[in-house]
Amino acid sequence: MGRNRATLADVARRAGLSKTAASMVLNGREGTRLSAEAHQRVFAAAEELGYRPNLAARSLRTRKTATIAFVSDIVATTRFAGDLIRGALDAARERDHVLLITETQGDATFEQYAIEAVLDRQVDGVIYAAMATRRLTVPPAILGGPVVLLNATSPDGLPSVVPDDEGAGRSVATALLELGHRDAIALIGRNRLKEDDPEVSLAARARLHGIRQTLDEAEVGLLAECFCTEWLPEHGYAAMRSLLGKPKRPSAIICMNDRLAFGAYQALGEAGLTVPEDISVISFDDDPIAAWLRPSLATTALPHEQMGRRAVELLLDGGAAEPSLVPMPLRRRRSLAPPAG
Amino acid sequence: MGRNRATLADVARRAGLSKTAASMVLNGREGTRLSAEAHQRVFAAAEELGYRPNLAARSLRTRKTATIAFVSDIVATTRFAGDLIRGALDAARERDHVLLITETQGDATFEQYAIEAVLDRQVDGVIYAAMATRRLTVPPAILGGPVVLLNATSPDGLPSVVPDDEGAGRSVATALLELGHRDAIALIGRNRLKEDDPEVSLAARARLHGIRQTLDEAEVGLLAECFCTEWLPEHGYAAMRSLLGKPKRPSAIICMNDRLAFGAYQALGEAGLTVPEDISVISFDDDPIAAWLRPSLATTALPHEQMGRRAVELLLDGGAAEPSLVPMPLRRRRSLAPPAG
DNA sequence: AGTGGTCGCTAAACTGATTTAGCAGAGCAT
DNA sequence: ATGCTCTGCTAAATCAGTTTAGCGACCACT
Repeated sequence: MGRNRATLADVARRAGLSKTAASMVLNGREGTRLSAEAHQRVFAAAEELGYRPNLAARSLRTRKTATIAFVSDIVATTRFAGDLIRGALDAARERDHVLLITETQGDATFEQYAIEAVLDRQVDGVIYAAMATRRLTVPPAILGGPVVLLNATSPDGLPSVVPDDEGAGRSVATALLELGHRDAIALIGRNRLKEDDPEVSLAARARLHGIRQTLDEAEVGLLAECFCTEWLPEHGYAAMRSLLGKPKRPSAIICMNDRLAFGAYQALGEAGLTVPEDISVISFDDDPIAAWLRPSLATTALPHEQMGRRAVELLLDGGAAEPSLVPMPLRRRRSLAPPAG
Repeated sequence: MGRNRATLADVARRAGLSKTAASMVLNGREGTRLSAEAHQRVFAAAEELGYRPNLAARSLRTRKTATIAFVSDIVATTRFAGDLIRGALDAARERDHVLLITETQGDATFEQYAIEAVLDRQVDGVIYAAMATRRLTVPPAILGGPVVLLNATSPDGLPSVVPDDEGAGRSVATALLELGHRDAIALIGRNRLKEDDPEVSLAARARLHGIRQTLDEAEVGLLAECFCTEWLPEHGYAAMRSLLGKPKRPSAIICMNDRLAFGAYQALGEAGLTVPEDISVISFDDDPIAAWLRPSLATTALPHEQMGRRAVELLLDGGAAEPSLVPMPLRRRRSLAPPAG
């Protein structure tokens, strides 16, 4: 790769100056007393040779690589990973940095390997990302330098970036209250494991808390709460069917994520009910399917791109120690209407 | 990052030997005449100090970084990018390599920047990936070293990895023929732009060709072909409605991708028709929604993980010059049945 | 005439590895 | 005693940059 690249020595020679002079000019060092003419000659020589510094050589001396590691547990499983990475990539580019990406697959051996691999390459910092918002303990090896947790928090109080799931819970509940829904709101997606173990999920608890708090303030109670072992369409489908089997039909459904909502839609369709005329549906995540559903699904968006961006900013520009909460915007779509009758 | 790392000099000192000796021992060089005892001492010292070589320093000398660049047009837009990356990551790890990921967003300036950024970091090779299978011309800057095109081909005959869309077309058509569908198969998702411009898509043409070829061999013609300006659910929905408005109802539908199929499902549901009893549906991509639909959707899977893996293998291990076609496995699911009546 | 300061620039050290060239000592033959 | 080979190891060069320390020329001032 890059076989015949011109070196700084080549530039200096062509400019008739020393490497020192060339280096200083190209780095725009202040306080040097090199003549305007020397500047010209160096710039011209660099231009003519298409000179680009060898960053491996530079970083050997400066101990900076302009490279940051993005270590995540799982890259592919969820389609959100892409957005996280894209945001980070964007912010990194703006700061002339580049991302070294590795995946641990939740496996301790791989994690060890991944971390050594990036540290060996002298990265300037590490973004340690989780694909589901959760609490975790970071491997001690990366504590030797700057670290930012992305979509995760840690007991060590490291800088971290997480979505504001509680705020999203409030938005969702508020949206329904504003439409006039009161005593016939049902919730799909309760899950003890997710709610009680912060190492599994922080989102479930926060969303639930936001919803409850808002409803409580309005003195409204939930009509029903369905527990689901997972947050997949089939569970939403089953939950919705069980709700429809009960005497009082809900006027609105809150689903803990869009996949559950997708399943709920399927059950509603089979039952011959129309969204939103018969039942409103609202949920969380803003998965692409939310916009594809008929009618389109109102939801609160996980701001993954924002988060990835924020993580890089925190890492390189420094910033607040307390977890950085990124708001989850409400996407008002066609699945919402005032209660029937 | 990594402030107090032991250097080779530290190891040598502790072992009471020269840097040369330490280097040779640690690299397992053959033909050196260092004593068994010297080996022991070096290994012990390295172990005790937790020595890890500084790869920036090493690559300055060896011109190898054990790092490969993954340059893609768009990382986030499609959820397939993750799988491509994951496969590449996996294969890279097996070869002790690491991935530097950049995104061009289809913008020439960004692309220029991305390529310079990775070349400056002396990567050993470049994987140039496109998110939609298509033909493209690679920027000349990266031709100085090993390159593999991923999900793309180029006129220059560079090594490349693409899915076998034509084979997928044959699988899809064969699956329907085997079930007994003959003269009532309709196709949703014809698109001149995608079919005729290889720089937009190679998949559309290849899929269509595979389908036609198989049907022709069985002397079966398509009942109808619907053109769609895009391959999104809403277009599948519209196409399906138009098909249902015609006198002869199809017994099976082939959709050019799963999102179209999703839209088709919605139209079928509204029309009170059941899949697969009334109409079978089969498609391409194996998007996650395919498994979530009710009934689950038969489709041919884009083998993105395999492809990412293959690209790394081709880059590092060398291999065939002609495009490497990765098979698209057929996922037989509930949306298929023999024609009614 | 000597001293001090500024200007414009460079030699050489340094970063941490790999690699080439070669040295000291032992053993053996002549 | 000399020359030769083999063994076991090391000094120094090298990669391509950055950085420190300082040199010679010129000018001004006493």
